Amino acid sequence: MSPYDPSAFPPFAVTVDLVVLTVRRHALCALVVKRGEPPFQGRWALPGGFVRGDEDLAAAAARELSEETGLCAHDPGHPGAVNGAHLEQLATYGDPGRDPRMRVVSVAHLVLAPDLPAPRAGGDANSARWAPVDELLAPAADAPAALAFDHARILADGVERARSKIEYSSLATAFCPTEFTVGELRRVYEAVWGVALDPRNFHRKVTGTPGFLVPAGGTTTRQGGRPAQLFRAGGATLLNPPMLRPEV
Amino acid sequence: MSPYDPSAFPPFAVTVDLVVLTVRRHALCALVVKRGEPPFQGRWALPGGFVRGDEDLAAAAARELSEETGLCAHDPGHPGAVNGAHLEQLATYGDPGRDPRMRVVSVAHLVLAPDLPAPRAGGDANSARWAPVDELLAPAADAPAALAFDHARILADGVERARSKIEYSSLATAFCPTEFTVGELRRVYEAVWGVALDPRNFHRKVTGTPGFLVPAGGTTTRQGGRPAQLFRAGGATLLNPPMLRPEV
DNA sequence: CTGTTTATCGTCAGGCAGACGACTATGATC
DNA sequence: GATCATAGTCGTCTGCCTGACGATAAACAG
Repeated sequence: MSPYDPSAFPPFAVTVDLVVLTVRRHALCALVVKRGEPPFQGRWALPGGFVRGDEDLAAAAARELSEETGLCAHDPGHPGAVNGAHLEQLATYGDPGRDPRMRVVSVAHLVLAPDLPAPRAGGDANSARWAPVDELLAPAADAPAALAFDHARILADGVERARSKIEYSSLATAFCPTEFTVGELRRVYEAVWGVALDPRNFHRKVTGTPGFLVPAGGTTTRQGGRPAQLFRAGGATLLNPPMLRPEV
Repeated sequence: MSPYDPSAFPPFAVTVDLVVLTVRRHALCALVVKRGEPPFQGRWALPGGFVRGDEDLAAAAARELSEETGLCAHDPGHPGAVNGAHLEQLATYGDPGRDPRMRVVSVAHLVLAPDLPAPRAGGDANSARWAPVDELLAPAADAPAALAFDHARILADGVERARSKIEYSSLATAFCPTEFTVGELRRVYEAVWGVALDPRNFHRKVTGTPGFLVPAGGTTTRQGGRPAQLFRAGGATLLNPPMLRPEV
């Protein structure tokens, strides 16, 4: 099959790793699985796995996500799937030696999902859990053992991508269920950015940005207090003007 | 060496492809090389090549860049190199069948370079040239044969990345020589965005953004007209507030 | 009924961007 | 040398957006 001279290039293993983020109890959390085999046995790691021989990278990421969480990924490029999380390619990590066993190039993907029931452990993982990213990325010290491989760096890149992307896109709604209130959306921004936002200015801003939110017709009192209007994500994907992240 | 079961994963070839952009004669141009061998023999393609067995992805991209252009890439993560172009990872393309010969995963990189002398053909390329991206991406029709493989898509992604990134970062200076005028920087924005900008408002904006530009001390009359003050890129990498791309 | 919580509407001042006038300093042309 | 064309630089003005609040509304807990 291969007119290439096989000796002309070295063989690589290609994997996908997933940075799956959600907002739970006012904190940004990432999905991590406990490794069941060496290296890094017993340590937490990002979910992931090998890309199959006939499989697209995005398809491999969606498959791994489904195996780990049951989530149906929703690639913006293929707007077929509904009720799913947002999935996009993040970056590729191919440092020689990032896996002590052999040369592995990992294509990391970023998934933004609404709050889910407890994750189910799947595949080759002993167990899985949602962990606050602040803990996972805490500067060593008393931190509960850093992530395996270079996954701390991958997670940090994914978190940074999410933080910047909710500024100028409507992606924050990917953290919310289908119908949500302005307050719930504000708590997403607060959790992802780690800041407090003025509820009045936030309300004015998001309801005034065309295409960001469309009224869903009902109200809810999930959070206590005065009932809030329910919204759905509007068609707009890019916000103009963008949301402004407060300084420092 | 490999505790992995070799049959547990399929072997991949990993390459880097380069989207090298520059601004020439008021037009955004990309570096393309003519393929000397099948498939797509004689067609234009993005420069690139195999990643070596002991080589980091960014190092492979920098090596290919150097081989094709003699440029010294300047990865922001490794601010050692001077006088070099900006290099960053763009995205990874791994569709099965994107290369008819075998399974190839290509990690595309984006390079922003100042206007250069004619490129030198290197390595396995018969010739190389700067081509306006508008021509390369023109919707088929009378276009001079689209790029090989999925390189049109990669190029489009790279152009889009560049267009959005000069909004909120100081990356536009990577298209300029070490010392440049406000007018030259404005022409970069105009070429990349394909719009006309008001010289007065642009001047006020860039000179008023702290850390964007630092005076270099001289003046020049390269462009005719009144001599213009020379500037150097300031230390700032993120622009706050960002440059605003005009609507439509 | 009162206090607490959350949602929503208004007001006001400061800052920034777009539109554009005016002036300056070169080279080119007559 | 006068005039013109070209490019750069400084100002002004107006409208919009944002941040910092005050105020009111609608639920629940005691």
